[in-house]
Amino acid sequence: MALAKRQILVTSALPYANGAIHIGHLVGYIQADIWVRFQRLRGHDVVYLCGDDAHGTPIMLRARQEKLAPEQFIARMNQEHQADFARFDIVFDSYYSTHSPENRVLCERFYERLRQGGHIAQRPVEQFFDPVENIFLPDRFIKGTCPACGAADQYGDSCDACGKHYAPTDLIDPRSVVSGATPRRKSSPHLFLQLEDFRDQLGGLIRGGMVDAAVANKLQEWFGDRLKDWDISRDAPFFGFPIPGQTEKYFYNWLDAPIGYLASLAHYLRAEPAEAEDFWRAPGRETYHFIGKDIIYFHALFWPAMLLGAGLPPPGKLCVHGHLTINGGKMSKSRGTFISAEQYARHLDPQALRYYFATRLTATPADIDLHFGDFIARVNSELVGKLANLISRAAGPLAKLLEGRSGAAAPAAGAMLADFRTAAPEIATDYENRNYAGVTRRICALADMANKYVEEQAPWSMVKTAPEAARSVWSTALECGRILTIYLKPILPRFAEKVEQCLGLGPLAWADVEQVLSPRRLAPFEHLAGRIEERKIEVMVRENQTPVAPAAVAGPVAATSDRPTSGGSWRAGNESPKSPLGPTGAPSAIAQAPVTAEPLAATCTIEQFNAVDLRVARVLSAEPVQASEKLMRLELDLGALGRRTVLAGIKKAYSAEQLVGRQVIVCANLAPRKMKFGVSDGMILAAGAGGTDLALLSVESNATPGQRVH
RNA sequence: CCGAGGGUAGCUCAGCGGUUAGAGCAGGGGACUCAUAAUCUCCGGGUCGUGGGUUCGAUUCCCACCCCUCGGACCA
Repeated sequence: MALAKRQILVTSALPYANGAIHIGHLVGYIQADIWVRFQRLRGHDVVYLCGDDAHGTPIMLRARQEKLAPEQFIARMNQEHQADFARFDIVFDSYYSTHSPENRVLCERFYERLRQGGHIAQRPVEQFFDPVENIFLPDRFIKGTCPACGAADQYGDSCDACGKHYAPTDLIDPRSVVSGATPRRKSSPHLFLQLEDFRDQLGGLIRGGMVDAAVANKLQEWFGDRLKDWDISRDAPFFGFPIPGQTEKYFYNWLDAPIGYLASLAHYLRAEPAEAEDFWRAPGRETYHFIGKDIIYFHALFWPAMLLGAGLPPPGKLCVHGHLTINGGKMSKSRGTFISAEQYARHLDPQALRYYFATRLTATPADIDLHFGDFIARVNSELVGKLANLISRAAGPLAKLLEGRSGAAAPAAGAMLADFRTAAPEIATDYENRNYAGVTRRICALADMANKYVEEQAPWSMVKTAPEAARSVWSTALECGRILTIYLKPILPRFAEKVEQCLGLGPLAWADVEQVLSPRRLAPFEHLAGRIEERKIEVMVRENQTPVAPAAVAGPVAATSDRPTSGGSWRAGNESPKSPLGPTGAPSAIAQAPVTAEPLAATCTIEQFNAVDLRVARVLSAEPVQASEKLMRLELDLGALGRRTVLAGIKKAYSAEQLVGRQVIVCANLAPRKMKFGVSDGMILAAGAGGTDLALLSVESNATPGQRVH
């Protein structure tokens, strides 16, 4: 084939070096790895780069917590990340780090050119400063009282109680999460990249195919207004690179992260950073960034602006993938579905995950679901039952019954083999467009044909009287298997390796589809892919199920605690409890397990208990709060105590009709709470995880509104 | 509330202006035994969210509505 050889540069997003790789991360890496392997199989030149995003305050603090120097900490994370990727056959040409000499030089070069181009502005920023730790605090490291509704213990960016957004400087009674000290407001000059300078160019890129339509659409959200300046500086102490010409200033790690792609390239080339830039801008070079939808902003706006400002070509294409859900829900620690790469690999076959992700991946940024029941079904029936079995049922009998020699394919099977070969361009197009779901569908359809062929020929019968005819049937099946192996090779490199070995072939390339498998002696056949046992998933999930933190008290449905708790049990309540295997999975022990095993709270005295004044109340009226997804506005009759308005997070579990007239238990002496939709004066009690899983407390009909509960 | 994406068989998903709407799994009946209890075959099963419209013709295009998911921040 006379395909022009493409020069392709592929990157995967740099994982942040403060945590382990989990199977959600793997979606994007497996997607990119498959694409890279496909391009190489076609004979193109690909350089595949990645590395750790190793800078920033969270890493600095985390290292300190572990009593390590940041450099030691990130070195360890780097090792762990590389080991995790290797387990899943994700192979980079260079896995580097943003904390590298090359990256420092590159950041300085970028910055200098941006500055000289007049794209950097300087102005003061007032932020909170922790006087004990002597650090400026990111918004998430500050808590305080919401200036809008008075809710306590809210983060520095927005209030979970009323939803109001504000600056951390607006908080009442702010505290540092790091030291607990009261932060001071402190002004400091910051450096900004003026994104608006690049508006026209960025708009052109977005409309010009750098991203797919769905992503371009999403970008309009930000692009509609004027583009805001981007603060690229952070104050000392900060784990990162100092900004030249400034004192006590560091590059924000989202500036050095994408530049890290070039640093990783320099590392791969074992060359000076300038040479990496030359490589990047070489004519005909195609660059592809594989990223998750959560970091579109950086890669579609900041990064191209940085490149343009530094005189380098913008990225060719951003390949955006969605996030992973498990059994239709978010990964959840309490449900045991927050699974690390290492944990998965310890219990299950990585190539099964590669295959399953492939069956679900398309070019859209839609989330993909790892549905355990479907996962088992797809892998066992398609990967094992159809694909591996096809080769096994051909190689096995040839070895056992026919001296381990394959022969020529059956002439009568010519039409089928032609179908196998003519599928190549369509499969290649699907690969090229990242439509791996299409790839696996086509491959399975071909495998069905081959299995059907073998079935109809029944070589096991003819082997008794016409062994050469049987040999040609099995050899035909083997040829089918060989071609399918080529098609599958980007997804299943180990599978392909074993087939190559059995057939005594060198590494198969895409062009080998057109070759013919000549008669040969077969090497011993190796098991290609194992079935997934449901039990192993159960064990993995159970091992992974951590007890819910005591903080995650989901019991009382309080107007004042209408927010997800740290343990995640509240969110878990948004779905009815179901088997980890999902509806199509067989019932399992876990399905019956309680949603959470909530630890007993600390012992309290009778005095402490008496401090809580619980009363019987009758619901006079109930009205769902329109603009809220959870809140219901209740008018309560507390007898002699009069009427109360309570906002309760029970909208998903109860309708207004179900509530009116009903008697409930209310905490009557709870401090009134101002919320976005009014003041809530008390809280009603219920059991359950939250969301739709709620059971209101009620009393026998002989209780009277206003009576105290003792 | 605003924006985006989606609602297609019991489940997970393809398809998309045009012949009787598909796949895998699940369910039911057969066949076969070479193969990792795999494979093959037949059957059942969908008013393609609801209501309008455009059209010779709509699941596929347009409008409205309902439901689900995700985003909406100076984190960037």
